[in-house]
Amino acid sequence: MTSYRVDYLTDSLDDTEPLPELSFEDFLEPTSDKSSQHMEIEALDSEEDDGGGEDLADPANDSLNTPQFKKNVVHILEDKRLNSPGLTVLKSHAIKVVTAGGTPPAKAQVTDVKILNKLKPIPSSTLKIGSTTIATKSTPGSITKTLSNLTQIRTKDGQVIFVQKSVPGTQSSTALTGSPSSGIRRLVAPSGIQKAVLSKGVTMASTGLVKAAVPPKASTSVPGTAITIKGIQPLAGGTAKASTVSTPATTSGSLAQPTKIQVVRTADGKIIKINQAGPSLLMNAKQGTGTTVTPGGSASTSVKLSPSGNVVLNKPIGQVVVRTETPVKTATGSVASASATPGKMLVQSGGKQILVSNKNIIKLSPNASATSSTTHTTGGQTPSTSSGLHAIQMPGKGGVQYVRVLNNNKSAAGTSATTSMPKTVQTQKITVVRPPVATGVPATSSTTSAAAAPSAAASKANLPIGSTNKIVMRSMGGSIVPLPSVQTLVSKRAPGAITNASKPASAASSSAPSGSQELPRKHRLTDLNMQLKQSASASSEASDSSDAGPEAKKPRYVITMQQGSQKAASQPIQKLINRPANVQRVVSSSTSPNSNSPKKIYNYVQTTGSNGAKYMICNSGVPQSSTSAMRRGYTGYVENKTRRPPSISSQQHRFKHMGAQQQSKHQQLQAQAKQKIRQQQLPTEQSSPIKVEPKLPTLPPGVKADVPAKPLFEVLKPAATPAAAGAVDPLGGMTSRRKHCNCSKSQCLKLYCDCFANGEFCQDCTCKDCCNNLDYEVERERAIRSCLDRNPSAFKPKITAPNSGDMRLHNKGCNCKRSGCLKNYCECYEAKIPCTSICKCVGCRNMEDRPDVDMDSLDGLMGAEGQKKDKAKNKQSNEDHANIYLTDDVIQATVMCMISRIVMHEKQNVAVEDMEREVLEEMGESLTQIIAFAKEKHETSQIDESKPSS
DNA sequence: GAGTTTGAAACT
DNA sequence: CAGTTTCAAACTC
Repeated sequence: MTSYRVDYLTDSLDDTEPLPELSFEDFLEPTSDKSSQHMEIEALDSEEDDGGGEDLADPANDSLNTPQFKKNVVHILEDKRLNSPGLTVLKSHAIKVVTAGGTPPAKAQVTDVKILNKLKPIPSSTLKIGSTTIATKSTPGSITKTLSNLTQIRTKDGQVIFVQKSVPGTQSSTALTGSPSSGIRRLVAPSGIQKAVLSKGVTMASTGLVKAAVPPKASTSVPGTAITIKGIQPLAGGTAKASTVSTPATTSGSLAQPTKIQVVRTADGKIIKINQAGPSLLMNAKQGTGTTVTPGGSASTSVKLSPSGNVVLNKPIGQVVVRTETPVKTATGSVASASATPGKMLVQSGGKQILVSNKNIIKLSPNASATSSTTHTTGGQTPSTSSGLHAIQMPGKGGVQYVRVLNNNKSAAGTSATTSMPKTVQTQKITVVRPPVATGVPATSSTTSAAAAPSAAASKANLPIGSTNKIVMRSMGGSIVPLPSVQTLVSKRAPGAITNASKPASAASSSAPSGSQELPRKHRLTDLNMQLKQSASASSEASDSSDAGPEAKKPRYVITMQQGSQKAASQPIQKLINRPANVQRVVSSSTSPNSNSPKKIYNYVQTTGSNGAKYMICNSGVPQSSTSAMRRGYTGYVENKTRRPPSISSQQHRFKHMGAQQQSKHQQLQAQAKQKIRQQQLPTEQSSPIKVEPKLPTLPPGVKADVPAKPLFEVLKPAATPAAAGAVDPLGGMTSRRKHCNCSKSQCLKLYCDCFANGEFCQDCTCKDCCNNLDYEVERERAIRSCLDRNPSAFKPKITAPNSGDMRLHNKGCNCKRSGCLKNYCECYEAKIPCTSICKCVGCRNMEDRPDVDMDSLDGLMGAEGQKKDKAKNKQSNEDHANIYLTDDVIQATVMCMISRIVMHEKQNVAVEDMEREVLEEMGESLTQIIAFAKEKHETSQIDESKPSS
């Protein structure tokens, strides 16, 4: 045990450890071969028996073919990071149980039982579900495959349980509990469980029992304790079986009644409330300080589970804060256990889990309204109360980030718009906050078990954010979802483009004439300059929309700091927010005049992997502007590498919370530290936008006026350092989501659908018969597979940069015949990249150097000369131009100038805002000079290569 | 807002 | 792989 514990702790602390690379497919495919992390136990796999012919080998098939549920698989998901040598420690276990009367659950309610406790698989590998025994493969006898997709397990009682790998359907909540006493943890399943999906640490033993070993709690529990799942009852009959177990159980106070929520004390001493009736619910049973669920009242630390299985905050406004290593506090009243082990958080989607990171605190705020973005969901994925939860990361005030948990309505068909009301009510926000200090202050929670105490220190917060079969975010080791820095991109695109359905008028404002398409493209530098000017002149939220002009149509994005306007607002949360490297939070908002327009926020899970595919877990919000280009590839899938615009990451938050002086110092340090990096990157970035998207700001353009709050260097910061952000900082790639789709015949399951093509779920779209949502997970997966079959790269970015500094290129090239590649019909044009020799277009006019096509303002200035160069040369010329003028020296000088200002103002105790403004002005001036110089140079000698100095 | 144009995706 | 059809966005009026 000791060793285990040590390892565990160590592991948890190791943030730097690289996260597994995941690809879009990975998300889709729960069982990825690549990851040793995922252990698949196919004990139940009837297919083999059947000779189903399903290729087990192909992990992909697994998930993608979920419709058929061909495999009944028990997945043991290991957290590699947590694994301690020698021992297999399972950080979490998830079991989905669906009760059925013996009929396959097409619509069966799925109960998700998730055991977040670390469990150590029992050698015996037996699981016991109630009286029902699930035998491993070895004991086929007990398992009967009734359906192709399900494994049927017959209980002693004669009940039949279907076990399947993942459940499309839905969820009903179940409870977990651990009983310390015997060292056995028991899971109480709600009645009516039909299916059981074991995701972690659960082994099926021939013994007929499903057992999972309970990891040794820090000190107390015995390692190997088995987990018993009880209460599975055959049918829907549903009597909820409360039976459970646990020990000392504490009371479930308030909840108890109708909903049948039980409180169980885990071996760790944690108390968990279980709501049996509700949809899936995640519960963390980690060791750590025991958290208690107290009935509403007392302290804050309790989490209440709603009947629906959702976490419900009693008070509309209250917040639940989960701190690592500390108990969770809930304003409202109930709570889930907050114990925590240092761990990572998993983001689970469709059976896939991604390890996100740890050590964060989560704050839950019931207040749905806070973020405008998500509320509007309609259609497909509307979050609904009944179904699972789905987390959306949202911008918070004062830099606080929120993860909003939305209910997914399963019951309501995908399209069914759930009632809006429930949404708001149920939607929860989770704010991830960095834990104040390791010392866990057990906030309110009355710790239940003494035993837990010992481990308390070690324990970290767990976060049960929500579960669904869809997307589940949960903290593994007690950490929560690390939210990467908050970066907000604002689309500067003309309103016209932006709005949803209608925004006619607005369009007019900025947008150029319809012909605007052919207007010169705006480039980053240009944008930057403009922005800088704006910011200089007016610090506040100048709406970018103003710049509409010719560029109106072109989507542009500005990075805004969350603090932005909000800076004034106090920031309740003082700590840093860390996001896992692979999870990005993207907030996009249109800069359109409508400042009101809600921002969209996305959680990206971006793989660091080779393909760079990213998966957008959720997006919500309001109609956003985005061009098809985005959907056509960049937005959806962008490679990390290329997408690393100056990421604003967690550091931003730090700044926010830092004192002014500290900030400035920090800025200096940061600037200096990264100066070189930037020197290298800046030029290249400018010349060659990130493949992600033109829409993405590569530069600080972000300096949106309204967001003075953000430190300049933060903005400028090239890319998060690997350490901080993980290998890749996805943020850069953030893009705003494209406009909502309007598919009518494809059910949003074909690449015609931008949402689908981007790996996003439709939300707030106006599509018809949409299946691109969690309610049609099966269909969706099937469609995805189909697309991948046709084109393995279907979900990969269409536009990429061969090399980090290279200009983006369209991988396939366009095939335009009549548009001259000067309309947005052309993917190249839309992506604001010149056509290349790869393209098969006819009559192409999308040449890089064309004045009217200017790809980059700087380039335009310098590149006026060449009208139409060979396409093949475009790229090179671009780079050359940028490199000629934006040399390291120039950049360095610019940076130094900015630093000088900082230093100067710092000495003068100038307000941070003012200082930032000054710095921005400095940068603007510098850029202006650079451009002027470049222009002059160009005029005098087109070939001049001398390095300009600012 | 309806109708047309366009080119990618899907299909044959 | 080429040709055709389908589809949804972009565009026009």
